[in-house]
Amino acid sequence: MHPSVSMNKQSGRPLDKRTAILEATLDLISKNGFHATPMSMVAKHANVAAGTIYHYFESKEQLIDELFAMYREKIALVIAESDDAQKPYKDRFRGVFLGLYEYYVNNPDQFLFIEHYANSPNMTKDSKEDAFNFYMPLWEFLRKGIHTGQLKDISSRLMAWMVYGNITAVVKMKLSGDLTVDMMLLNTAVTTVWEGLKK
Amino acid sequence: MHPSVSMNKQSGRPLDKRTAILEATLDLISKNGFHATPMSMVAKHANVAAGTIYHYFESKEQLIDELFAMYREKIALVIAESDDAQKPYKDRFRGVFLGLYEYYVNNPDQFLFIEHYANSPNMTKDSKEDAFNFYMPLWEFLRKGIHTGQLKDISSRLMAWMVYGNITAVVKMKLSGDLTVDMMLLNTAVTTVWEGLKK
Amino acid sequence: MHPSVSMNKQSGRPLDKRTAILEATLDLISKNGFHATPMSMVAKHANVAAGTIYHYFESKEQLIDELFAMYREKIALVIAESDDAQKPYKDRFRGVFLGLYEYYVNNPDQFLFIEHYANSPNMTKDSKEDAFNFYMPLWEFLRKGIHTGQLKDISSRLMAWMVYGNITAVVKMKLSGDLTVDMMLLNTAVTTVWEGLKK
Amino acid sequence: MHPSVSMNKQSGRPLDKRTAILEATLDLISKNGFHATPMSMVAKHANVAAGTIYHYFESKEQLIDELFAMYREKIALVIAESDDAQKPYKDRFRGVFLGLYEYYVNNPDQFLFIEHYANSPNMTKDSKEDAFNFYMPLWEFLRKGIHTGQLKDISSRLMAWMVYGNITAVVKMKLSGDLTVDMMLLNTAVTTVWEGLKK
DNA sequence: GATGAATGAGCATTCATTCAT
DNA sequence: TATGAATGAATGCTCATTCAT
Repeated sequence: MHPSVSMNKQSGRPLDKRTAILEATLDLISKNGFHATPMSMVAKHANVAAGTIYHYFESKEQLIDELFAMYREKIALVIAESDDAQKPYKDRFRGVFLGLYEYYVNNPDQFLFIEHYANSPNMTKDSKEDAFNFYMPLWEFLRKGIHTGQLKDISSRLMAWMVYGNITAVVKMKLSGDLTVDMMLLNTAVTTVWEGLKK
Repeated sequence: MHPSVSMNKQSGRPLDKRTAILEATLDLISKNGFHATPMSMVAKHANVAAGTIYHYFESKEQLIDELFAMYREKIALVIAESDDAQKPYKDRFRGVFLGLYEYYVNNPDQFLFIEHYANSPNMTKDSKEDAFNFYMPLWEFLRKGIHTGQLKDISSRLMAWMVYGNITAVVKMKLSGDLTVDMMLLNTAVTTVWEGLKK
Repeated sequence: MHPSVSMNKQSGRPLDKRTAILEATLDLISKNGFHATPMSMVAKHANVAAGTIYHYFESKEQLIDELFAMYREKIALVIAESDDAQKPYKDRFRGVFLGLYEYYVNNPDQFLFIEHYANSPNMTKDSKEDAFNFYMPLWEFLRKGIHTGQLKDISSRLMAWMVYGNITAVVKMKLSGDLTVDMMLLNTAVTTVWEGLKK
Repeated sequence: MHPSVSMNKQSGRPLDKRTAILEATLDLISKNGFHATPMSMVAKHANVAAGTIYHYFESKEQLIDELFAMYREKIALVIAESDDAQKPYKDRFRGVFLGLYEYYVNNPDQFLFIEHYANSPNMTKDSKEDAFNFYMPLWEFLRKGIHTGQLKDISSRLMAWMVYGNITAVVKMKLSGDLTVDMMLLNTAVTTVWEGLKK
């Protein structure tokens, strides 16, 4: 439907305009939020004309939705890659928790964007389904733990919300500039959550 | 800071214009978010002229900040009232967790407003101090638990973020219309968190 | 709903902003057409800020519709005033024909605006009813002539379209700058139409 | 002026890109009007790229002007073909009137396009000459009638405007969906006009 | 010839804020 | 105090036109 994103291989800079627009949008929205990010600013940051954005995206809303969809998939990937099925479940849990944590801390733009998105009234009203899909991979992972008797037999839905709530808590703490968030504190966090959930 | 809100005692309706404006603002922002809530709409809902708002508040931003400050104090009160110092700490913990949960579920406007506020770029940039103060009462409560040896000796700051993250997880689940959130599930949630944090 | 149009009596210029906007709109649209008349230009001609227009009118479309409605009523008045019920029908017919002709020639803005409006796709699709009402007074006048046996017993609807078509034909000829349109030619035109329609 | 439209004889479909563009333009403008017909839409309907249009036409305006020129010639042809010089003038008049009527009713696209064009400010300003030429064939036909003493000795120009005004009146009535426009009503219309004009 | 991505001026409309009354 | 008309900068989006391929 649109040109593959990786055609221009000779530069490290945005591969094409579509990608440049997406990157500019992420950058600006994570810093300023939706409404403080006019399309003209996106255009300027992406080094394209304002109208160009509308070749690739129907509207501001659709641009943002697409960005969210990208990160939803990315997060699923992060979870999948953080989960080493060979290990005992406890270690897998630790891997997923820390994997998500690290991804967010290394990609604070994405984290902030997702938080903005999840709290925008648009989303809360119309695209609940998207939010649903967002938690899906984590949910599935936890369900496995419940079914195999490693985790308490409680609502997997609740568990997913809680685990995600705990991860974002640590991420927010870190991103807020708190220097005490080191490996030791992280281990404490994982252990704490695990002890609450384990059977 | 501003004239004390003189209560109109002969009617149960909005006490005065200032209060009416604050109430209308909460109502609209919790439903629509900041940017979908123009001042003209606030004026209409509060039954005052647009200009009147500017007698009581310097700007839209200041109005919103003041609303947040109100709820920060309110939340501190809720925590204080939910915490019965006579009981064993475990029960106090349960009381605070459920107290906050119930307050939010019964006042979804306030919950949604606070979530909007916490995720608005304004806040994340300028009024970190406010956010800090917001968690303060919960933080203090948890510190007591650590100092008296009831809770794990881990960063009280981390603990505050995590507990709050867990509470909002359950609230969000409930407000999203999930019918499985009943007393049993709540007990599970509290127990789960407690088991993670207890020494 | 809005201030009466004639409050400012001390100047011959636009009585208030609402009127100024309507007048500017008529002026510009009659010259340039709908789409070549941006709201910013209306604002400038009316000496108001762009936003002010939206205090008085919901949208460009509604502003134009209101203008049309005004002229529809005006035309009905012109017909009524041109029709002297004391005279024989033939003279009345002549009076209405020439009355409309003269009004249009003296108010070419209104004539051109109405022609633009009648040929805009909006109107042709949505507000057929408005068009219907527009011809109404002429239609009624002709029906009287048919019922009293002064005019041929043919479709009054057809007759209205035809008479109006003839009047606009002469108006267009005059407005196109044709200097041969004088009283003699007008008399010829009226007589010609009358001879076609009379019983 | 432009390369002769080379007919693609092996298919009944659009003869070449140039023709396809003209047809798409007619189709869209008659439905939506000039300004609601972007070039991109014309391109899509004509199954050509947007840029291609500019190989064949200098600008949107020129494309539209050319379309009008085509129909001007077409109308002249219709008049010529409807006029059987062997018959008495009265029958010829009837033939021309009904010929034009039928052509428009069978080609409403062209009728609506011409009406749009005639009321566009462009035309009213710049290409009066075109409008003039448009009425020419009808004018000439009526002049013959005047010179041979069949029609009143009045301004042939006025007569042309009036006859055309009457024809379009009936066409508009028909196209507006009025079911009473049948052969009888048409005969009435022709007779009515004829009786007004005949010597 | 043909393409369609890219441009950027232009448009209708919104909205926080001001100020004369 | 209170009003609400007025402001005008800012926004999302459109579209005729160009031009490298």
